[in-house]
Amino acid sequence: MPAAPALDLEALTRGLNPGQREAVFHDDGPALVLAGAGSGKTRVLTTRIARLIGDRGVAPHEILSVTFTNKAAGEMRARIAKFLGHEPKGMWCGTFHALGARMLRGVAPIVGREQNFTIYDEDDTIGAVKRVMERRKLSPTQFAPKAILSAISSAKNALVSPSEYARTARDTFTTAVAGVYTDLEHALQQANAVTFDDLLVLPVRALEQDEALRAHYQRRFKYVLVDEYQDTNAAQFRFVQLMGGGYRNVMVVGDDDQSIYGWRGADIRNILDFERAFPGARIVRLEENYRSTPNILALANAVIAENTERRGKTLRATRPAGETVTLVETLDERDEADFIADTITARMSRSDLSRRDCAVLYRTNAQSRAIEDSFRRRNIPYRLVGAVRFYDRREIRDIMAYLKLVANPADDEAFRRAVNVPKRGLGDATITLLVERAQREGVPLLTIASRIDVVAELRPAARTALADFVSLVQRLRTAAVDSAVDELLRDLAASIKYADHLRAEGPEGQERIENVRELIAGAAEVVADEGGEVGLTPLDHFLQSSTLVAGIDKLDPNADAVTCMTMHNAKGLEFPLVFVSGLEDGLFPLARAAEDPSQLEEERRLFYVGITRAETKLYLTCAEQRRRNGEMMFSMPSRFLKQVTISLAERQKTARAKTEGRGGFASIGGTQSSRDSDDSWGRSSYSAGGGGAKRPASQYGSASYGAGSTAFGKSAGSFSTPARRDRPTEPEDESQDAPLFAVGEKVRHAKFGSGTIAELTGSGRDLKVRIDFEDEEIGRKTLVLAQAKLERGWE
DNA sequence: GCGGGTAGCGTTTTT
DNA sequence: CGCTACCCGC
Repeated sequence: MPAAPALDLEALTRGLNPGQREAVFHDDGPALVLAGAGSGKTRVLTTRIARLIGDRGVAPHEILSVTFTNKAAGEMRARIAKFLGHEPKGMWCGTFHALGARMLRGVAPIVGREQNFTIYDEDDTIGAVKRVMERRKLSPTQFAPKAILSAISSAKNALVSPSEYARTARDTFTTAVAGVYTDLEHALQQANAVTFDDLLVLPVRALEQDEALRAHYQRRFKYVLVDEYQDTNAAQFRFVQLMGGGYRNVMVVGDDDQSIYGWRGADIRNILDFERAFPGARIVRLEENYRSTPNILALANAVIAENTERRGKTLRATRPAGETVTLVETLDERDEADFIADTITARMSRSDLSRRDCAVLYRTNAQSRAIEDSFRRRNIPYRLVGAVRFYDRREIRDIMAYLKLVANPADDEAFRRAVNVPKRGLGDATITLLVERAQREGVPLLTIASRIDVVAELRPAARTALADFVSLVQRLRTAAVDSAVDELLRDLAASIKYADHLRAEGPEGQERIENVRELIAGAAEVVADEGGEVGLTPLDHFLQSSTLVAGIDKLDPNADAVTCMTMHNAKGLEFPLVFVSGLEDGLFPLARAAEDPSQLEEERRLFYVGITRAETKLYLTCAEQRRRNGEMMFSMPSRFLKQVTISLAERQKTARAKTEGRGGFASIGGTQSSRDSDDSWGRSSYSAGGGGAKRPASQYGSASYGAGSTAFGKSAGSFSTPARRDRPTEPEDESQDAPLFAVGEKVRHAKFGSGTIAELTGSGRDLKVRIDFEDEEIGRKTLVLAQAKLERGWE
């Protein structure tokens, strides 16, 4: 046994509760730590690793630790380094995707790639799917490339191969998917590229196929630890099983109540059935919560108790009682946002609360707009997590396409993107020719673009432009060998006069220039960072990390700003003051999830995640009406609020909700409301002219609006109820003789033929009709009535 | 080949 | 409402 390095184990583990201690001091064999929200699991994981290295003499390179975000990985590494007094050099610590990429760099040939493979993000992959579909003569209108990709992605996450998929394909869609899936794999291999999903799938395949490789890793990793285990999918599970299959010292930490990635293939059974996969596993429960006040926890427990698919546990508070939770009814999204902004301002002025202590959480990214507007009006600094990724901006993608092509000349997606930036006069005709020749010869576009015989067929202008492009890329390739990434970027930007190009776009071009500057500055930092152990070039390393960063990874905890993000992004974080907003049926839970019990449970777990982010004070907010896709919608309070009884949360209404509101929210908490059905909804009429075509009341859930007794549970998703104000109607009186239509009516469209009106939405000039056309090629379409020129009565 | 104009569409959630 | 993906005219 190696000499134990200096580690003050006593100090390190002081104050741990019995459960935490059991997990930290667990030695060999599998273990499942069921760690409730705020139960100190991060401390358990880092302390355990520090103990393994510093006390048990385990070498850092014998440890594999999987985290949910890159940020968490960085923090874990830093904390361990602090405990030990030195870096845990050689320890593998990162997300499944980052670790998969790391491993793949070393074993790429086994799965038909070279070490410098490119990682395609979603947009790149959709591009590749479209290309494959073109070649297969599959119309993108018949099958949405996105839907095809999503089916392929699910298959990959479930470790279903193209041939297995093809075997089970039955209908036209799955048959199409099967074909695209097969071809896509070839296209990816040809481009020396992998998708996000491949970062999990290909390492698994390599480990399964190559016994020596498997033995190598199984011998190497004596200890495997996985955080946020409840969100692992089949491929990730298999990865853990393969990597930890030697010593079986696998410790997974998770909370089934916080499993919120089912839509991404995460399988809650991984945590529910852990003992079956790892017989003899020790189970440790951490139920003591150190984060939130008892008030907040009582609410969290009440909410999650509604779920049936769970192992079951109850968080126990350790903090003294605090403020009550507040449930606030607001008028609309703007009123809600104003309330949040004002509350933050007020609470900051009377306590030492700072902006970074506050978080606004929501279900969908679109909800951030109103919040941002309100914060901006009040000059409250805020930062958004997620939403539009920096690397998804057009100008960044353009530049990155060049870099990708420089790093991997076989990357045809990158070629297509870069070749005409800035505009060089190389359009469809040129590209089509190149693609055709490249396909015939089975070589990359960049290669074909420099072939004299091919180029000779082009117009002289195109010939010169293409030659310029090719020589630029070649020059950059040479430069990349020994220059830093930021230098390379500067060189590139100067060569294509990118700043001039952007400036020519007008005022927003300036912002884009700033973004490119930021990219270059960021690249300079990555250079300083060591490139990993597999001998990646700085460029490869930069490209990889830029593809794998998540919004949350860049969250600067020291910035003095309020944080706004989705509840998915909030996982693992905590804030003294938290707002969970948009608690309306149809939005949270989302309408489409409400139908399916298991999806509804996942939504509820998400609510639970939101609630348990709060340390000291929690506000829940909902709005009576909300603008969605530019259309005002009325809604019912979230069914999740049924469990939020008066004893669990005090009620509040904003001034505007009181004066302008309809009072339909009186029923929160399941209290009966004596209000009679307010028939202004049931009766509201829809027509282009504001005149009175009746629509069947049953077509909408709206009939139940305001009827307090049907406020919860059974009432259909009233979120989809288009709003119709009954008081002072907007002066949208278009032509009085605009045709009036009703749902169910048969109509005829000049181009699409005849069909049946399935739905009417909007009002006035925004009135839209959704029509099921008889021609199946056309199917269901939404048209703006004012423009559609429909004729009625075609039986 | 390019750029303006617009019809159509979309909102879950993300590595 | 805001974005994109096409269509069309130049």
